[in-house]
Amino acid sequence: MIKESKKEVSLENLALVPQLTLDCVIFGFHDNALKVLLLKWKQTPYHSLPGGTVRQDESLDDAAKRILKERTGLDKIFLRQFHTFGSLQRYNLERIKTALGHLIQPELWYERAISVGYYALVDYEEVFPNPDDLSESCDWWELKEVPDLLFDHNEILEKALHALRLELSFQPIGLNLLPEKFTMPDMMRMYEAILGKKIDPRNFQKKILKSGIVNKLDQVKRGVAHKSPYLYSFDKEKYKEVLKEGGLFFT
Amino acid sequence: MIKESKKEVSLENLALVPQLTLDCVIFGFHDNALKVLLLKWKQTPYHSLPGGTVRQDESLDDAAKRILKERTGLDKIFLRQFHTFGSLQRYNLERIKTALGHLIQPELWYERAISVGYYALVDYEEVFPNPDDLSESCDWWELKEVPDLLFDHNEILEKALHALRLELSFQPIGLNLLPEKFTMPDMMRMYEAILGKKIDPRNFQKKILKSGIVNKLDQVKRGVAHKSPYLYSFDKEKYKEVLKEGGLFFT
DNA sequence: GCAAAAGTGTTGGGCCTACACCCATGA
DNA sequence: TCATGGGTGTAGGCCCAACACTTTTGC
Repeated sequence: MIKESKKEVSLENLALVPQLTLDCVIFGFHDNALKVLLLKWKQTPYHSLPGGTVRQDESLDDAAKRILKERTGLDKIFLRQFHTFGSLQRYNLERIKTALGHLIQPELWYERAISVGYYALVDYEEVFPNPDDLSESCDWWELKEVPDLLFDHNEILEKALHALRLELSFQPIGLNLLPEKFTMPDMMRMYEAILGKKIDPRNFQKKILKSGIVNKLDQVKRGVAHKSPYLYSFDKEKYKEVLKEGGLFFT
Repeated sequence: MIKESKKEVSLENLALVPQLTLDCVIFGFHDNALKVLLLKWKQTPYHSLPGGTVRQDESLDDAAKRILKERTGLDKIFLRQFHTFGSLQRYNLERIKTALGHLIQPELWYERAISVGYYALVDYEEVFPNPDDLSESCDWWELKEVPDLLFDHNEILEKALHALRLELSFQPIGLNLLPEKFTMPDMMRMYEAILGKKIDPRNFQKKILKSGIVNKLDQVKRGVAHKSPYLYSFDKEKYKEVLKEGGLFFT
């Protein structure tokens, strides 16, 4: 959304695609809840989604990967382009200049910018959130507690969640949100968190096992209170197969 | 994909969003086949999808509507943004300059452009295809007969078809592709054309009637050979309801 | 021993698939 | 009258949703 940051131009001399930005909705799963990474702008009370610009010598997908890598430290993550936001009123220029004038020179803002939205699914445990130069923090937020965001980022988040739900409803997805080994209740709660509703544990287990996308391991998770749950891992071959054939529906 | 056409600048003095274009995949249904509108560039053997640039004072959606209106004459049509194409190799600049050098000054091409893809569903009978200034014709093509297109337009078409199939598989869609009154075999062949496979007519009819999205009219279609088929029309209220609740699956 | 979460089976109904013959019409 | 496409019903299986009690563990 900015024409060019002085730093970028002077230090790296990178040419950017003008008026085009990229915003990332990074989802993680922890404490039985779906969370999203938000940045807090330096010396302001304002939050927004991680985002950035697109360089002239990189594809959109590469730009998204770069931004993800910068914010999470992760390399190979599940990434989906879901929508491009191109209305005229994506942000109020005057309000933004006031809110962020101390960080970005007001004349560097375009009258409008088009933003390509990506969402990512990451393993919460493996992420080390990393703020960018203009942010003082980068933190996980529960969906329900997400505050008013700058620009049209609340709308972008909404649409990302909708796209995620849609994708989940006809494909397996969890592989990217869960650790290597996980329990059936873990997986079920992930589905519940994304779909926003309760699932019957017996029916869920039957459905997942029948699809064949997970293998039961000869281990249980120890050290947790109450009965020790069995551990599972994804059968990546079968998972890919089901992805292609679309054989796992949730509504 | 062009920086600015001389005509646009001189006649209308319109500011355009640089390096951003918009391509439309316009689907129609006729002769039991799904068709797509293609332009043929003047004095060349080359075809491509209808497309255009985005003005600084219009949203992406408005730009898509404008382009659709220009090519088809239609106002209120079903339009979906489905993907934004942003790889570096979307076209070979030298090849394009050679192919289209007589139409667009070579120095007006950007090194790269990002293109937002929309697809539209239109009533074939109501469309009057209208070439743009740089094209000598604008015609319907059967999907199977679509030739090699310029830029990455074959890929864009592929992806549009995929998005259309996906959408059709969990929502009713036909309303925008069929005329006001239509027969059940018409509708079934539309589904067959989009999904690319045969459907059982008894099961299809049961499913559609059960969903309630169509009303049987007290008329039959006369003047056709063989038994006169009943006419139906969409129940728009019920249709919207099913759209929201996602109650009509096809796989 | 007690509280909390994990694990597990059955039944009924609805939906989907597969399948074939008669009917109406225009030529 | 004939060729062609339109119109229609049933039966079987699969899948899904609903539903509750026992087991294991840490405390």
